[in-house]
Amino acid sequence: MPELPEVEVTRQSFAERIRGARVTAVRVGKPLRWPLGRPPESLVGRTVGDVVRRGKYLWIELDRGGLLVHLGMSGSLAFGSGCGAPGPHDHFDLVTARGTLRLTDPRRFGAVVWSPSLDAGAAAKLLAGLGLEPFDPRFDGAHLHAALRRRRVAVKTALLGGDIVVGAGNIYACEALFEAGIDPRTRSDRISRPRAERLAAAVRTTLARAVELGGSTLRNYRDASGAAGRFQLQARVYGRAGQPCVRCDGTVRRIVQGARATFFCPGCQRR
DNA sequence: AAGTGGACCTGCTAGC
DNA sequence: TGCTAGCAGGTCCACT
Repeated sequence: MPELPEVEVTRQSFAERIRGARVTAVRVGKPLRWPLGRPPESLVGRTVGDVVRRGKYLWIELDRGGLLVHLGMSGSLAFGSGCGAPGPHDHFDLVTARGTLRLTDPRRFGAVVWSPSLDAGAAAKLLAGLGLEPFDPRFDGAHLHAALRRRRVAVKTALLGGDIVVGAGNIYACEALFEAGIDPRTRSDRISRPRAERLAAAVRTTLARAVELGGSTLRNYRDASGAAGRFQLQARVYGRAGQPCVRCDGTVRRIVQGARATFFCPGCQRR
């Protein structure tokens, strides 16, 4: 589920509320994608600081070290005082004096990993190799063009890779390519500079718009206050195979690229 | 080295 | 109604 917008909206929905809270207990459920790791001292008694996002990861800073959280495909966080007994898909609770932060993740592709800092240990290892943030001023048409020129994979696959720019997953990669009018099958190294400019802009505006709309809720995504996203209601191509294109008189098509579904309009997205 | 395909795990839906 | 195959928002790893 969670691409950059869902992770960012989740962050915004609890960062202010949890800041300054003292950890009173930690509960770990079923194993997740990566082991939690063992902090040198218990997390109990530490104070929560800022919550920051890097790509699709959240870093929950504690007064010493912190927790790196990933929501995988089906994860969501909830923060509040009304959390009852953990259900079968609730795999991590950070209990604080102000409420419990709970990770729910049916498929368990998500993770909570302890790290001494964002720039060292487990976190640094997981974040190594991530591309630029889409809202970083350094991510522009020139940067995207230069990076794409070094690849021969389809441009959609290159966007999903996350080593050029982070945050666009399957939904938003499809949507951004539609906005830019680029066929997702186009080889990366055939994307001209002007088209790279358009694509970089489309990635930024698509992700920004999704954040404004609270992300996409396809199945079970909720922010940490329980609110669903609304972007999926305005998706132009994602999940719309067989339906009319919103821009031309063509029909949205579904193909498979790298074992992932791709949605696009052959009429207005060109190679 | 870059590109490709499989693995991880569970739940839901469409189709028979 | 009940079963099954197929599909799902991500990422790592092994292999070519």
